[in-house]
Amino acid sequence: MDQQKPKDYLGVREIAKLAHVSPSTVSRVINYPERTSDDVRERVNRIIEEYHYVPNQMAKNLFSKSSNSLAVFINNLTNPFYALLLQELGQLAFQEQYNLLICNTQHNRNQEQDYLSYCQSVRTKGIISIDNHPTNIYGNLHSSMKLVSLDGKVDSVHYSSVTSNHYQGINMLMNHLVDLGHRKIAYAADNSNLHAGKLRRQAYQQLVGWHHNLPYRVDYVADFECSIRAGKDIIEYYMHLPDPPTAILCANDSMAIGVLMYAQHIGLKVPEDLSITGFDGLNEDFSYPRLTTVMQDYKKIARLLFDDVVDPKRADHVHHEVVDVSLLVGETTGPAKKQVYLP
Amino acid sequence: MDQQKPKDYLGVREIAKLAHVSPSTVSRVINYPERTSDDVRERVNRIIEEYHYVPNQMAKNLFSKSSNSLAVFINNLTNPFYALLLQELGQLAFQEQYNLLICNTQHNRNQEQDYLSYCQSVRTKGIISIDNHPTNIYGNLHSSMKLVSLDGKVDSVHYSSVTSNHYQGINMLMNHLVDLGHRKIAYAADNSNLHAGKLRRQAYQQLVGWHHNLPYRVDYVADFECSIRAGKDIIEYYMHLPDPPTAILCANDSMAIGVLMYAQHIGLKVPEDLSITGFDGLNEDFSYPRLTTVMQDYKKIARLLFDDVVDPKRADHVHHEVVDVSLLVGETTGPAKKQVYLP
DNA sequence: TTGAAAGCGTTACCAA
DNA sequence: TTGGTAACGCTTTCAA
Repeated sequence: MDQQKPKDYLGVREIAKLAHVSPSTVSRVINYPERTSDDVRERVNRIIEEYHYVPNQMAKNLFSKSSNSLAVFINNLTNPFYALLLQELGQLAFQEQYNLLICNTQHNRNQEQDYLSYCQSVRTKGIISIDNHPTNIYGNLHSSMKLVSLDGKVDSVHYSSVTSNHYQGINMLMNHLVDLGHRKIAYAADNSNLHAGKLRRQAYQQLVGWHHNLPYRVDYVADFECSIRAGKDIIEYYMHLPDPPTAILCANDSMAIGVLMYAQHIGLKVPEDLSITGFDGLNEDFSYPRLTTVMQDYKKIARLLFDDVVDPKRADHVHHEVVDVSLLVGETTGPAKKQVYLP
Repeated sequence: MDQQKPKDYLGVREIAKLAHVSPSTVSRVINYPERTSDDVRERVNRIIEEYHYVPNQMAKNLFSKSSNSLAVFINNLTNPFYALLLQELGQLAFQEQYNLLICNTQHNRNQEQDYLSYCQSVRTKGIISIDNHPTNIYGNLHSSMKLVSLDGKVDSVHYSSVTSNHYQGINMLMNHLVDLGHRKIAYAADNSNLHAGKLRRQAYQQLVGWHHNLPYRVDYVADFECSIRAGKDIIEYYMHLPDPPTAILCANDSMAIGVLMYAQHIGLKVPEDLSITGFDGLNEDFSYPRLTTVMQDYKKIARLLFDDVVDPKRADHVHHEVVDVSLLVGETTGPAKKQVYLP
């Protein structure tokens, strides 16, 4: 009936006609208002308001040869630490008028390749690759496109990297536990293929015998699902060892929460019977009792990643930054009082 | 020294010249290869490969008058349910070749307005507004731009909505608890201003006296922080009431996990001493012991939101969909055996 | 099957 | 201070 087909958007030309000026004047009113006379500016602005004129960004992009965008390649949005980081990156991008493309690769190479093509086709300024080894598919990027990796390889001459000091974090946790009298410290690794996880596990393995002179036990390192539910498996595995640990370092906060929950569920007192630590330090109000964990400086990490891509002072050279972490002593670690055995 | 300034990207014209054909032929090889002769197609493709030519999407966008994009307005990426939903929307967008703009508004009206302008300037197909009442700033959207709200108002004639059946979910939980013999069922509401939370609270209030004929108690509904740590406050509040509940409905899974953790921490047995339920049903492996909760059908929700914006069959009319939820009986609910009092 | 030319909406240059 | 014109890189129509 009265179905009016969606009218086209107005363009500078229409606005110009309505305001009785030329298109270039409309453009000038928008972009350089100080170079226009008061009455022309006022007239044009009134028309713009009245007709809700919104300049076409696609035309601007074409002209400027840039979509002013950054891409974040991320495997999994549901990892809480990365979600927080992404949020922070979004804020930086917003503040500096960049468009942030979220490329959720889901560990799928084809999808990654497709996203990459898209990024190239819109002349993205750069790619922030989160916990994802840039592989050969990144080989033919245009020279103007920067690449920076979080928690990935740190030795490339082709792209920059930012890495939390996982080694320092594990060391802080171990010092803390050793100071509390612990000698039997196990490490619950996560089996999801995250590189950050591998770095933490390596750190544990290097530190245990070498720095802290603790007995090295093969059975004190094992892989588990990266989830809260893994807590059961972790407790059952470690606490049924012939010589169970008095403390368990978990690869991340989720696993630590799981361990904490299951420990309490079966009647273990934390920290009296067992000390538990996490890694990530998402925010203060994450668990009860408060987890002893390592805080990653996500604001600094986001800033470095962002600048490595867009700040010309940084983006021109390849950097490999390591970001300090800090220990957050909570209520899940305490003196190693006694040895606890499960039946 | 040998600092070569970043060369420009190649265009159709350069490729055309290198392949000794015209620009239109290059375009045709890419978009309608069947309308080209074998040798021309082969020649052009070889050059494209060799020089890593990537067509400029910005020019395509300008020509097609569309950036083929959708926007998601979301308050907070760290809410795990919304993160999951966002991931699902990302997959749909990817599959159907849409570009998903993530507009993380952080409850900031100015930021929301800025994002909105951007969306208009790229002629976004539509906006998916997550738990966020579209306000008057959405008043002047171009008629071709769709708007759909998740868990927002459901009575607008201007935009569509999708809502989980929160009422049904709360009802299922209450039926389950009443069947187990519970009569004293409290509700821990969340004080973050989420509309989904308000709907759940309303449902509880309507159901308690009316449908289940339970004693109505003002002190059985209270607001708490939407976090795991709130568990302590929730337990301390409810379990110190003169007549404590035997079951606590929590507004979402995070709060329920917190209640579970704190209950176990102070020695309450779950579910023997206290039954606990959540809401969201993020995924199976979220807690130990497994939480009794309500699963929202995030895949269906994502599909509806997506189609309301892009599928012409749906997008042409305003829809208000309510999506069924399902009860997930876990291990945190059990018979109401005895009354527990805290000292 | 191929090529020439116009046009998408904007901005920038230069002339008035 | 203002307006005409060309250009951004692509696709598409139309003519060859």
